[in-house]
Formats: sequence, structure tokens, C-alpha cells
Amino acid sequence: MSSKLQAIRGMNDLLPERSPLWQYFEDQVRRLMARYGYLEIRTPTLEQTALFKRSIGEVTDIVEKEMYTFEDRNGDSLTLRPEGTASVVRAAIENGLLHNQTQRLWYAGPMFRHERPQKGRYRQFHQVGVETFGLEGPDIDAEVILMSARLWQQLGLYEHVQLELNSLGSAEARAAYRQQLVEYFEAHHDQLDDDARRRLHSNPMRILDTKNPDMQTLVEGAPQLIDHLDAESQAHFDALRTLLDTIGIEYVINPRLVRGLDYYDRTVFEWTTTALGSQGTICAGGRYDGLVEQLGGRATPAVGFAMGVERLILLLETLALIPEQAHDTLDVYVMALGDDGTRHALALGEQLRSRLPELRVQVHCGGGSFKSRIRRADRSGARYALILGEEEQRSGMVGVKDLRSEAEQQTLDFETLVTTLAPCSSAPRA
RNA sequence: GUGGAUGUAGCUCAGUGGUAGAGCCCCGGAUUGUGGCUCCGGUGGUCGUGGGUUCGAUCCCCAUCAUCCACCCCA
Repeated sequence: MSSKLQAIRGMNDLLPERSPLWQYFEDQVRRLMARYGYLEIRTPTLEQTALFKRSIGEVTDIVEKEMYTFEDRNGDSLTLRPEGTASVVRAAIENGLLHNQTQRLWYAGPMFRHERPQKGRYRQFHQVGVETFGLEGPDIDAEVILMSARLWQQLGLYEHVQLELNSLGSAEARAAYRQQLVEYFEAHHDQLDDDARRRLHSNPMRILDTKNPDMQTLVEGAPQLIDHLDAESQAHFDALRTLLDTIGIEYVINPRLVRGLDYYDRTVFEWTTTALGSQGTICAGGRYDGLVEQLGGRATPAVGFAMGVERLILLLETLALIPEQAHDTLDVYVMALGDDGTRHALALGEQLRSRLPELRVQVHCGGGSFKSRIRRADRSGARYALILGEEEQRSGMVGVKDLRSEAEQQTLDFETLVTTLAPCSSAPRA
């Protein structure tokens, strides 16, 4: 198959059979954002490589081995974005969106990471994210968490996901803790396994997550991040918890929750599910108060999250939470017979679309026997078949067959037909 | 990046060292203008790709590509 043209590994086609499912999800997202007054921002898929190196962190896995980086024709180093936050921050600074104002923004689009593909993990994948700027209190942390929770409610997922919460403290407190942790593990270097030794300087906090039973005692004796929070971060975290408690959002504190990107500080959170195997994180985010300044803007507090669209859709499918209407794409199927049939069918389709703008009308094309046409009508999923036989064409009437009930076929004039189909046209789409 | 499993019709899968089958789908007919059920018939495959062993490979061997699972990492 090597000589055949095929999609790049880990990059998938979205086929027509599944696109309604994505549209359903995307519609729900748009509705959510509107309900919270967030505005969409769209940024380019390509950015200067330096943007990601400076934001995500030079020694993270993403930057070290997962980015699609290449030279532009003029020699500039460009990178397909591996995540959305860096681009949004860059765009916000560049366009003056952060000048003495607050912003509540959202974005959606493809991201690229050169990882080994697996279920729920692809080289081109899609994220929907939210970023807020200029708000430093725990109220906005609570708001973005509430937003995500409401999306799960909209989608019927809320009972199937869990919120994990942690605080990394200020950048200084986090750095100090990290140092302390490295020293602790270095003092017990002989007890570390290969994995841990590798992580010691790249991602020491991940060592706490080890699945190696031989290291449990060592890990349990390690200093805890949550004991090393600075007073301000502690107060911020306590206030956030109080807000969530008051509103009734359940969560578990996960002291080992660290994000893979360097720019996070203070609040971090993840929504997880056990229904997707090893790729169980469907949404993750946190606060990144230092990033705007780090990328050249004036110091601006910020908090946001990103969710993985493939994983969420997979989860909706796994739990059979896709509403029936999401797959209904047609209301009526128009077919006609005879030499003049095509003209009559196309004309009726246009008249209907003019009178009922929301009605979804497909006109039969391509000939075939009467039997094959009505079979096509049935398989199209449409509720009604509109039949224009030679007799109907003479009389200006339309045969209307309800394909989803046992009702007798009716012969209606155009105005009665419009009245009959009007409810379809205004029915809520999923 | 590491380890393992799997690639046969559009889909789900049987199968054999002598160049292939089922079910579903699709098309046609039984039913000259009435779908869904039933019955009958039909289209469709360089058996992932390249090489090797062999008189002969879809089957055995090697490589490669892809998918899946776990690790790693992450959404």
C-alpha cells in the first residue's frame, strides 16, 4: 500500500456518515459559548516555532519530540500548532485585546502532535477551548469549570465524568517545590526505577504518578505539592473550592494532578472518564497567570481549558448519547415519473424550499424504476415521499406518502402540502 | 519512542502451499405507479505493499506501511 495515496498516519477523514455527529457536538458547543457570552477567536494553524517553545516549555515532551516543525521557503521555522492557548495569547497581545480589558474567548480547530496513534489519540486531533484574560479571582476559575460542567449536562455526560482539581501554587512556589522534590528523589536515587530516573529532571512531578508498586513507599514519603502552596494560592484555591461546593459541583482533589505544559500555575483541573481506556482525559485546563507576560504582553491573569473533540464524540457514542435527530438529515424526498418528471420534481423542490426555508428537501436524480425510486426515498431517511406521477403532473397535485407511519397516501394541492410540511420545517434540530 | 496483536469484497469475517467464500450492503426481478418483510438472481477482490523460499504463495520467511491495545505522553 506504500505506493498508494493515503491519508497521513494518525490523521483521519471525517466521513459523511459521521459528520452529523460532529455537527451535533459543535452546535452544542456554540450554544454553550453563547449562553456564557464568550466570543470566538480564530487563529492560524501555523505559527512561528518559537511561540510554542516559549509557552509550552522547552523540555516538555510536546516541544521536544511531538511538534510538526519545518522550514518555510524563506528559512523561517514554522510549527503546526500542538495546542491552542499559545496562539490565542499571541493573537490577543498582537491585536491589543488585553489592553485594560478583560476577555472571555473560545476557539475550536485541529491541533497536531506527532505521537503514536491510539484510540482517542491522533496526530491531527481537534480541540475546543476557552481562554479568559484579565480576571484574577477564583470566580472566573469557577465560571470556566461551571461552563464545562454545563456542557456535560447538555450532552448527557455529567453522570459519566469526574472532576479532578489541584493547585500548583504560584510559579515561585511551584519551582521551589519541584526543586525540593528533585532533591528528595535524588537522595533516594537507588530506589528509583528507569522511568523515574528519566523523569527526574524532565518531569519530576510525574514520578508521583508511578504505577510501580516497589516505589509506592518512596512516593508516599515524598513532599506534597499541596503542602507547599504559597498563602495567596492557598486562599485562592480554598475560595474556588467554596464556590464549587456552594453551587454543588462535585470534585476530587488530586494532589498528583500536574499538567503537561509548563505555563500553568495555581488552579489546574481535569475532567476524566473511565469509559475510554487509557485516554481518559476529555477536558483539562487551569490558570496561567504568567504566560501573557512571558510572551511579551503586560502581565495579565488568565485561565482556560481545552477539550478533546474526538474523545468526547467517542464517549458520546460509547454511552449511546447521540440523540436520534442528530442522524435525521432529510424531511422530504421528491420523485417524479414520465418524460417531464425531472422538471416537475426539481420545480416542486424549489417551490418548497422557497416557502419553507428550513425544510430539508432532496429531489431524486438519476432515473431508475418507480420501485427503486421509492426505495431510495425510504433509505434517504426522509419522513415523506412526494410523488409526482403523470396524473399528479396533469392535475397539479402532489402524492404525499408518510414513510414512517401506516397512514394512507394523500393527494394534496401545493398549499395544503405546505401546511402539512410546515411542522417539519420548524421542528428543532438536534 | 518501546512492547504486543491484526491486515482477505464497500462493511463484519471464514478459509486453503495448487491464483478464494459467507453474511450484510448495493443493483435487478417476483410486484407495468408504491419502500420496509420474504424469495430468486446479479455486480464486486492484483487476499495491505515489496521482496524471498517453492514447480507453484492469500497461506511459509523477511522487510515495509497501516490499524488496534498497552506503555510513554496527553485532549
